[in-house]
Amino acid sequence: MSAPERLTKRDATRRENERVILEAAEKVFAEAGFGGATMQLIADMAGLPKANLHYYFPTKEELYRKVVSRIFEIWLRAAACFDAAPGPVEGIGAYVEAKMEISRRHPHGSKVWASEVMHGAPVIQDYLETTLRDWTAGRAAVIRRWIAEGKMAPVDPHHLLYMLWATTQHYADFGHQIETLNGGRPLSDRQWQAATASVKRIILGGIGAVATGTDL
Amino acid sequence: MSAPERLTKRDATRRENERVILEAAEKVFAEAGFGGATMQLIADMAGLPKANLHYYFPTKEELYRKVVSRIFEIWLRAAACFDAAPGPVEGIGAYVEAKMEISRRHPHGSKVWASEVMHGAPVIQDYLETTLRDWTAGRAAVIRRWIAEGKMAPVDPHHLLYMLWATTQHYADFGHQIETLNGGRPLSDRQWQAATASVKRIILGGIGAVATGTDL
DNA sequence: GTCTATATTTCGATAGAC
DNA sequence: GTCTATCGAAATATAGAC
Repeated sequence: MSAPERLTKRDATRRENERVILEAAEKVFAEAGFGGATMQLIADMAGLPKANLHYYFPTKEELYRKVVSRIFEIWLRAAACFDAAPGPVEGIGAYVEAKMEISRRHPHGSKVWASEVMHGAPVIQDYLETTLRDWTAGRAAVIRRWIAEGKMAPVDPHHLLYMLWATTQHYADFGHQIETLNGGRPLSDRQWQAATASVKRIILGGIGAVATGTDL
Repeated sequence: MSAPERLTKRDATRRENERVILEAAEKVFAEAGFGGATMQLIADMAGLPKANLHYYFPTKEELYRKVVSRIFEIWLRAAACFDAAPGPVEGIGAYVEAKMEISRRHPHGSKVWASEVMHGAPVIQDYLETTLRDWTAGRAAVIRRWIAEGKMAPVDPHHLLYMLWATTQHYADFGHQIETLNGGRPLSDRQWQAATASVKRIILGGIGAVATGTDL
């Protein structure tokens, strides 16, 4: 009887420790970069001895890879709304809203991803060449269909996707710069709404998106 | 007679060495981040012994600061076209073209800047609070004037500027991702032109820019 | 599973001959 | 000005007691 209980308890401890470590690692990797981050810093932020990190994640690289893949999963899930939508106003509009919300809730993860890609994606190159490439091709097909149906202007799907990624992630990756230009204060709820509305308005207007049922 | 000559020659050597070191440093800092970059790597790429780097740039931080400020100066110069323009079609159009050209010619510098800002701008915070803040306020005033003159839709100037920075710099900072999605090949001349045209078209269209004399 | 102490490597920086 | 050799600090990772 005690065996399964102890196993369960052990598993719960493991999961909780892994969660705490991953959260601390995400923050430290985002603030210092992979090279600037130290296991000691992450351990301190997680409130654990440094040796315990190596117990759960044998190397710094493995811990890092786990952090990078988490934000990627979150972004992929945010694209569900894209496919089900009847047209660009709903699909791209919802996608912008989802990505802006993620930039607000997970700024650290976004920065870690950006840093990883900027350094040539040494750890997640396989993701780029498989999952991301397939995902992009699928979304480009949807955009081409909308164009063919006359629901938006004939823009290059890839450049439109890059613009969507760039504008939404900018609010996370360059959050410090934006905060500085905002008088040193983080964007308020209203300002986040205004940012989201601006991005939606300019992009949807720029691609000549035509509402299918309701308006913008 | 020999004194001024030797001084001139010495100065020329110094300038050339500084140039070689800065170029190597820009590349290494972009590819590895500040923490991941090592003086040894930079020295190897510059073809000089490590000790010589410390002769020209006493510390790693000073060398890094010089690299970051260089891309900043380049971006500031690119904005000259913005002010002289009669309206958004010419001004913002020329600005996008200039920024895209810089993303193509100086991808390393753009990445170093992005990395610096993502890590909280520990080295160039003073630039953000003085030069960049003033520059942004000035450009926002121009945009508000164009709006008042009915030359474009009433969009938030700051969010428009963020979008301009995000989209243009994305082609440098996320160049590796774009290249991967392009079948592993760098963008061709034609593709860079298409990217620039896409960005111009969507943004100018999205803000309802009205041509003043010539058309788009 | 946890934590202290430490082995091993590597980096930034410098001394000192040339 | 240049370069070899090296110091001292700090990092990753592990050994081993508990």
